[in-house]
Amino acid sequence: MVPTKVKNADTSATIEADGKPVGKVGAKVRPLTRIQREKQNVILEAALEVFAVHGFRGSTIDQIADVAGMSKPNLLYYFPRKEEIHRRLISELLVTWLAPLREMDADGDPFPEIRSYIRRKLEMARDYPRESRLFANEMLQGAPHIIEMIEVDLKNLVDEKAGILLGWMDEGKLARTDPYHLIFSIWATTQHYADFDVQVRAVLGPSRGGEGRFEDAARYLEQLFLYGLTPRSKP
Amino acid sequence: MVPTKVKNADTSATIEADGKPVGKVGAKVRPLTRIQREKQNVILEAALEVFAVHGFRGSTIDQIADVAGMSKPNLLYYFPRKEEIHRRLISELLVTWLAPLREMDADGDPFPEIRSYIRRKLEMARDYPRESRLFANEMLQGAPHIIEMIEVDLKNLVDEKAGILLGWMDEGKLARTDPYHLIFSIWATTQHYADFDVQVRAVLGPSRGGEGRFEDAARYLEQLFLYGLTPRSKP
DNA sequence: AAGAATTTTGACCAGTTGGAAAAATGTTAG
DNA sequence: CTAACATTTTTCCAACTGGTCAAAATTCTT
Repeated sequence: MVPTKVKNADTSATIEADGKPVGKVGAKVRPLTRIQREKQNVILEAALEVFAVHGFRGSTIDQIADVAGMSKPNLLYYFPRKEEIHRRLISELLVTWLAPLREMDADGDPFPEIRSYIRRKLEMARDYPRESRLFANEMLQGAPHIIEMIEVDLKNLVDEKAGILLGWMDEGKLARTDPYHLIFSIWATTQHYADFDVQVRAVLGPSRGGEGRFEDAARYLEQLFLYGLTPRSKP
Repeated sequence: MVPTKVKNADTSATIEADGKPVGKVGAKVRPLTRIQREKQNVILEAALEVFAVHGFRGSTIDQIADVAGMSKPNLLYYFPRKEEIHRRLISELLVTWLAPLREMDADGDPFPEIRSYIRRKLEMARDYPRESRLFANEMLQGAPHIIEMIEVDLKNLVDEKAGILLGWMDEGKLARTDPYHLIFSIWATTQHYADFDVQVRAVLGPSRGGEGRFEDAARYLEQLFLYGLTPRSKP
């Protein structure tokens, strides 16, 4: 049997995260087969698991293949290079990662908006900790793979939302303060529960370190962002 | 010349971070030579640089030796294994890392105490970002090398300080809230400026991303922790 | 059911990695 | 100055790494 040099495996590298094929003009682009779709997902899932913990350089294809339950050459049939897997994960990540911030609505009132933004971010830390860690790993390394997206897309989004916050401050609905650092503090406090999960659990101990910690965190953060730590007289 | 199986290189593994030799009983323990002290520091410095960015598995001895300006075998003469370097860095780290929290004084007033704790942590993020990233890397991996220290030393320290915070709350000097999550939020917001530095700079842009960002952060965080975001009428 | 295409496997390879051994060179206390 | 020790360099190695390739096995399509 003459191996047909696996045409579709090649195309896998030309399929963007949104699924739109963008091969060279004239290149015959077959749609992905069922197996290709399934296996690619299995691989991406496994890679997320591994990359999130060990970072790009600290992770091996063997490790990923192992978690994915297939052989290394088999994995390489779907993603011809390690970098390809990582790129796919990272570019998908940024989109979902910023979705909560996108939802912050200028027409809403500041406190409900900020409150639900914090909730959503906290839910993401709870439900997608691996994505959070993958992102953190990338940041620790100086964001080599996404620096331009950070500098353009992320910056634009934050500029826009900072504008909204400033508007609220002008209307007297929100304390006048630095909107950028405000956003940073929301990111930091929420992602902390994913990225530093071990520490959080260890410090809270078995009694308070269970799933309830996210509800406790939500309550605490709500108070912090609303009133800070100054004691208030009972209403 | 018969190589004397490099006794001192062996002892380097038996010197704890505090410099107290703790070799087996009866083992002749020579004091470190000038060169040993110097080179060990050069190596640790280089290793910090590399480990902070790529994590343990993602870093190679060659890389570290390169940054340290020596050959790999030469480096291995001082630290016979890669793990040894990492262990030294990590155990020194935890001590300095927790120093600011240790200083929080029950006899002081809550706001000055919390305020200067935040300042100190922010200064550490500014002046020792590599240490912060090394720590973050370790956390992301599930703290494999320091889990017991986290579970014992760190937990005890935090328990103690949480007790102090609770005391202040009982006295009505501090808003009643969760003292553990309060401490987490200080860690998160301050370390963010070291660990996510690229992101912070990129989002702030060239105009506001300079050194002034730490002063801005300090001002913002002070307000956040004091009053939150609720607008106050002018005094 | 057969032929074509896709998927999986096993053997392999060149470069890198952590580390060992020994020889060559420096340093220093007496 | 020199013997004893400390340091550095050179050479080497086995395991691991990312990746290739052809053959075998499986799945589709008609």
